[in-house]
Amino acid sequence: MKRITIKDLSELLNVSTSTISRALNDHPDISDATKKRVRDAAESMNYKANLQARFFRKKLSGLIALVLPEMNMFYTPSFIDGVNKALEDSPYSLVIFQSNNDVKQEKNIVEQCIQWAVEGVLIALSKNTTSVEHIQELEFAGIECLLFDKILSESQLHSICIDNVKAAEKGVELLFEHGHRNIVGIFGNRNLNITKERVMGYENVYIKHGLPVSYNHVVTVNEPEQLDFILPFILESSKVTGIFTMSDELLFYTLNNIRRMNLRIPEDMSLVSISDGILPNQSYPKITYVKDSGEKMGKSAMDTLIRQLEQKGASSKLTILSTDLVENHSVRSIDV
Amino acid sequence: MKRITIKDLSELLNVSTSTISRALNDHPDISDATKKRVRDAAESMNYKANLQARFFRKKLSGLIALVLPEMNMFYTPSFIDGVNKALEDSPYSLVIFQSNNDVKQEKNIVEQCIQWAVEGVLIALSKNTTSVEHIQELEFAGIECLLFDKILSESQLHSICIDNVKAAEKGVELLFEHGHRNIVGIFGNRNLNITKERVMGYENVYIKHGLPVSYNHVVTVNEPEQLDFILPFILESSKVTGIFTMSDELLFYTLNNIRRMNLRIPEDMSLVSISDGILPNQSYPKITYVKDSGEKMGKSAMDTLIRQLEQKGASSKLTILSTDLVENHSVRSIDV
DNA sequence: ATTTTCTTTGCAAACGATTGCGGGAATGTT
DNA sequence: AACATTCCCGCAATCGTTTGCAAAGAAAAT
Repeated sequence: MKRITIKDLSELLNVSTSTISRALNDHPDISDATKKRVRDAAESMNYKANLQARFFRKKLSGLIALVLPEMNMFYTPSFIDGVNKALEDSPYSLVIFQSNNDVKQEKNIVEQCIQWAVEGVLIALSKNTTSVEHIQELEFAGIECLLFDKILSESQLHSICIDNVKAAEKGVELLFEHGHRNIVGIFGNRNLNITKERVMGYENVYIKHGLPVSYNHVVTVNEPEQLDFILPFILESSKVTGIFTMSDELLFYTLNNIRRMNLRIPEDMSLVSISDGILPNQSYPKITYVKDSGEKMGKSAMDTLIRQLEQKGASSKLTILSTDLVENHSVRSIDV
Repeated sequence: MKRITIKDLSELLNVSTSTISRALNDHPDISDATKKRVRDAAESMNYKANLQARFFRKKLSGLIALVLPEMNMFYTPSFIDGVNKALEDSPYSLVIFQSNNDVKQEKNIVEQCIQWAVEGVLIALSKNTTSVEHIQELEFAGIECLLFDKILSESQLHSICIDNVKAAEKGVELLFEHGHRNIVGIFGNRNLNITKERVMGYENVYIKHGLPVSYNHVVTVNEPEQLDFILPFILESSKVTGIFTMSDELLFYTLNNIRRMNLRIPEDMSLVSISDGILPNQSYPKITYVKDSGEKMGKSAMDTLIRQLEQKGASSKLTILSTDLVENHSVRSIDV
């Protein structure tokens, strides 16, 4: 019931608490003989160090916070998986907060992070966050921050993301190579950097080929459910031969609408998406996609944050992850 | 840079640290006048309480651990969502650990929980966990535990789960009512309680109707990928008219196999699943399912754990959540 | 034999907050 | 005017661990 402390051990062995502490930490000042005595006693008494006390004394917390705006079924699980991998043999534990895309909650979380004296914060800003004062407050408190996914590029904060422009380019370019010219791009919330950049990638391909961008082919939705109303109209247009979706969630809704309208992939409609890969590989036929791996992102993000922690802010401000095209069977060739 | 402490405030205002502490905690011993002085000073100096020190002194940690065997795309996000909802206006923060279905890692996590002096642990045991010594070790350390999802019913530990038997019964019974008699049940790892109970539910329906259970209609797989090899044989059998899957993951793989074989739902094959509901509602046609809500489970679990914490273990050992049938369009009626 | 060096250990303060106890001043009661 | 209450506040210990410094004893060097 009562927890064994270093003091209990010291009384048992008739040595000071300092000796116990040093012995357990393998300090060179302590003789091998006493080290063994102490360790054996600790073992037999089932002593467990009190991390609270330890970290408190050391003015550390051993905590890294992960702040997410929401729990997304396609990205979050694999992302956390990656984060955990990076954390595996680190001395840090993971505290998770959820902002529900609410700026007020996000600020409240920042407050908690400061109070907890977390050592680092890995955060995807909420959709509605436009200013980064609260993040700077974190840095002012000596807490290392790293933004991912939803970053604000103008801000001078440490960030990590994939090369969104190139990722979109790769996907749309593939459709182009197969002869498609009427490609609908489906994107998320226009305010997000991630969206802007992927739209830019889409447009780049048209520009590169000297063709005009049809702006009614660029679809942006705030909520993916909106696709259930918009897509039927798009899919009815016989001109459109290919669709590019910028995320798994949008791909999910798009796929279901395609099925609802009894269209075949790729005969009636070609499809390419930026995706983690699970959904594309489990669909029939398998969907061609540009791999934006949640796990890779999670691992890289946590790895760089830990590196930041070890060499206080010495790392580069912006880390960009590359993506690869995974060709499956959702794109057909058409004559130009 | 340097953090403001209660001592800084006490020097600034020429009062003792005890007064500062009491003033900030609205202790009745302190006059309104000094309370105001202290609060104003704290505000202007941007003082933030050090939770580490506070909890350490109070012999508490303010931490609740969530231990998951893996990150599942269908269940985990909504579950964590629910957990966060329950945590929202509680004084606890959430620490997340992942056991990767490895007993050794699970024990290691338990160790960490003890060292951190977390106040409660919400845990889904790993697939390979058969003994609960390590959980008892937690309880012995005075930490409240609550098992969910993958529970061990024989153990005398606090647990929460849905009524698995009834949930399966509801699903299979619906197929029966619509005239189906050759129903294949698709289940997960046989060692898990959750599987055993759902299989039992499946069998109960046959028994109730005085029919024998065909054991080649009860399919159990350890990894859902195995379905890609097994399902083609099952789906070719013209006798089978209905499928019952016990989880979203299995439904996912089943759906894709049905599509691969160009079978129509429900004309060629009727389908019912236990599910959170996202996948069934986004498929075409919408799949009929027994709602096992991850969010509801997460919220209920964390709510009861917090209740346990407040009235030290006074709650009932086993909490069982009910489920509802959601009828969509994946079951056709056939003549008996 | 004296000094120096090295090895091994203990003393006590510190980290930041909380809290039981005691006491001085102000107020109230006869 | 003497006493009892009440109101505010400070002293000092405490939580469990780490760590700078001192020190005692043994070994080595002179």
